[in-house]
Amino acid sequence: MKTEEVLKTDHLKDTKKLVINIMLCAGKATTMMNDALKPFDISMQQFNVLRILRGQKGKPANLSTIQDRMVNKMSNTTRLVDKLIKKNLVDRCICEENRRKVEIIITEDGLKLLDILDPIVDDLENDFSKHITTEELTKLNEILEKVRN
Amino acid sequence: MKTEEVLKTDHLKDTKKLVINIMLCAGKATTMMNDALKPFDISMQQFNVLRILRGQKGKPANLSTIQDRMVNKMSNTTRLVDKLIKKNLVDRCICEENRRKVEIIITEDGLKLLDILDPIVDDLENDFSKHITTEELTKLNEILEKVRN
DNA sequence: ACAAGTTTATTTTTTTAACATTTATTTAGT
DNA sequence: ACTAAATAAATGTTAAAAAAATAAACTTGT
Repeated sequence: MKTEEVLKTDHLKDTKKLVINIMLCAGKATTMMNDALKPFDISMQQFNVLRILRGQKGKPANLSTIQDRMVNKMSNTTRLVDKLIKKNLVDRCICEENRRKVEIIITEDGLKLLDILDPIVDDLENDFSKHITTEELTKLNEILEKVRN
Repeated sequence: MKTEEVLKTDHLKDTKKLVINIMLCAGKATTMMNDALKPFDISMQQFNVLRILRGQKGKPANLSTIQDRMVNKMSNTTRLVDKLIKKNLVDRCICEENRRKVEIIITEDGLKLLDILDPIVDDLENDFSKHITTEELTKLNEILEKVRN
């Protein structure tokens, strides 16, 4: 469906259309993700944190590192991590060198959950791109990176 | 900055990269929008509703129409509209033909506010595309429309 | 006419986000 | 060594969003 049809308007300037298109696509991806993750009782952001922690390969991460790397930076990573701790997916302890810091590490349960989720999310991501060719996909990423700058 | 750098990872599959790129771009646009609208004490979604109502050109819209056309469908349009009413930007009355329906219409104040916001939002939208060429912009919209399908 | 089902909107509840404040620890300056 | 500033995270409060439940008005088949 054309962007104009979605918004039931006659003509849209390209720059305006881009913002709307991005929003609509992001909305679609978010919905797909949340739907896929819901049966596992985990939010997109919680999933994001788990993946960041796995990326640490055993090394613990502190809160500000997690915040830095999150796709959607949010203002209360403490509580997000709290929820993951409650589900026993991550562990937290204070860092001995700098006791202001807190060390967060993914648990075995967390890793196991990610193993289950990985193929599901992969499928979903492939699905998201299913209407475009590989050339278009490459081009899209290239241009989007410029937009982000 | 490359997507890999943002996420501090070594390699990302293109389909995964696309989802992340879209999210990051949408996050950027959202931040820009909210920042621009904040001085006017209005949220992006409220602004979206106002524009939908202006697009009605005098005809009233009911809640489900608004919901259909919103860029980010959300589950409590009633309350969103309530807030706009409180600010005297829209009016609401029950529809005489079908009393389940509610008719929502933008007020003079609402239209005036949009007149002020239009150039601000236009500038912001141009800004959003400033790192890409017009050809890239066209291409981007074209491919994104396919992604949305 | 009226019960059964549908649509439309509201209300309520739960979850999540935003913002400001507070506590604890470390660093740097004197 | 002592104080001020800076940093890291936690907490508290308020507001917003999402989800689920409820209510009211209409439609249809009998």
